[in-house]
Amino acid sequence: MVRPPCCDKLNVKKGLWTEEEDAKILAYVSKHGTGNWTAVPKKAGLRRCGKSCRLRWTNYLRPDLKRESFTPQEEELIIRLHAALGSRLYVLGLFLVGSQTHPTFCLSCTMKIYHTFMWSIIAQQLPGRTDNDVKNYWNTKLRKKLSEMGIDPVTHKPFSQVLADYGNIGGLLKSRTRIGSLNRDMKNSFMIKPEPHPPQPAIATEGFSNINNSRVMTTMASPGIEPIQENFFPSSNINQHAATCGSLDLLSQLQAIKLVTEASNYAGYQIISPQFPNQYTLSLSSPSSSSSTSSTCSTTAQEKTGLAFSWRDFLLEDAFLPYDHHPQGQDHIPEFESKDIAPQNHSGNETSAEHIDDDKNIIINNNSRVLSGMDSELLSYGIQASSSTESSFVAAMLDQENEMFSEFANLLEDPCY
DNA sequence: AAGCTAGACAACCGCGTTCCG
DNA sequence: TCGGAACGCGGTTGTCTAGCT
Repeated sequence: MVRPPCCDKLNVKKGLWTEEEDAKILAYVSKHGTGNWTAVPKKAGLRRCGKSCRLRWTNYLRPDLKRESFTPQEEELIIRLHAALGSRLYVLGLFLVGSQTHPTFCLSCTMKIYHTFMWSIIAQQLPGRTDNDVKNYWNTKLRKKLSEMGIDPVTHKPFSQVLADYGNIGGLLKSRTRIGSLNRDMKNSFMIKPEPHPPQPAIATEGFSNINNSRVMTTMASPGIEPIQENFFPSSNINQHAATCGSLDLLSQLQAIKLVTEASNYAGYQIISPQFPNQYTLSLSSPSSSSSTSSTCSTTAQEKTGLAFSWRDFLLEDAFLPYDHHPQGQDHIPEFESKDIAPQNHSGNETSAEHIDDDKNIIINNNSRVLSGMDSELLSYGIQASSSTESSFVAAMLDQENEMFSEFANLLEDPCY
């Protein structure tokens, strides 16, 4: 890798920052503002790489950062969003991949797109927290905590269920996939807590006799643990990928990103179990949803745990339920208009800094990776913040998933590789 | 008291994307 | 259109500290 010019100097200092260095950064930023970080070391009189200066400012010196510990509410939000981004969005990705109407995305494209945004999306929902904060907190605390609860932090399913999944997968998986990573968490769990896992909701093991390819694939490729994932989804530039894949233009990428971000908001509205529709409904405290922040977390759960939520909340049962476990009459497939997904322009010429989707009045800034107006977008894709629609959305995705895996062999032989 | 270990978190690294001349 | 520079991200490593033996 070629180092940036500001980092070329041999005498660039590394390691922990001193108060004196911090003061120089603060003085510089207060005078000149942020930006052009490569020039900062020279102008501020620092022997640091500009990249390090930016990182120091972003992760530590910014005045709006919180220094105190994560609150239980923040913890809850992180887990919920991680669950949403890590599992539900995967299902959404499968919807895109599996869509017969919009064969725009290969599996790797979809995975890469949303995996790229996970920590930053979560951090955006936590004022005063950086993605680095959230990531560290997840890796050091929450991940272990979930494991100790007998919950796989990758799939947010009970380990018993994950193990059963793999047992049923049998010889289907010829790739190394994610099993090694999952085992790491399971091993931690079992070593720390050899006694039986706490009782799981009945739903946790329901429907297991009905393992199908979709479940196999879902488990295999859930995001969250990366090194193994790389085996399955080789790191590659999306554009390069698209060049060989021949199916992912810029607009489609943006639309996929948009969908992913919308879905994170969607998850904020509704992360519920159809099994306990009242017990597990929770509205998150995102600014856009503040008008409807009535938490309907189970009072039963609160009585038991003394917290405003239950760990059982973080099991993502419904996303993996067999299709026929969803309530009847909720099998409506979201109406993804072809114009929303299908490539509009295969020339790849859309290089403007902002893409304005006139149909949706949404501005996608392709530099900052910030997407706005998501909440209002939910309805436009048929993703509605109502429990009934939520279930139908998942059901629809699963339906598409099943369709896709009827062509499972084709997916495994992804032409992108 | 010394050595070891695990946890917390700061910082670095490599890579992908975008900007801009 | 191209290539270098800049930026931003997630993953990983390094450092410090508290607790334990």
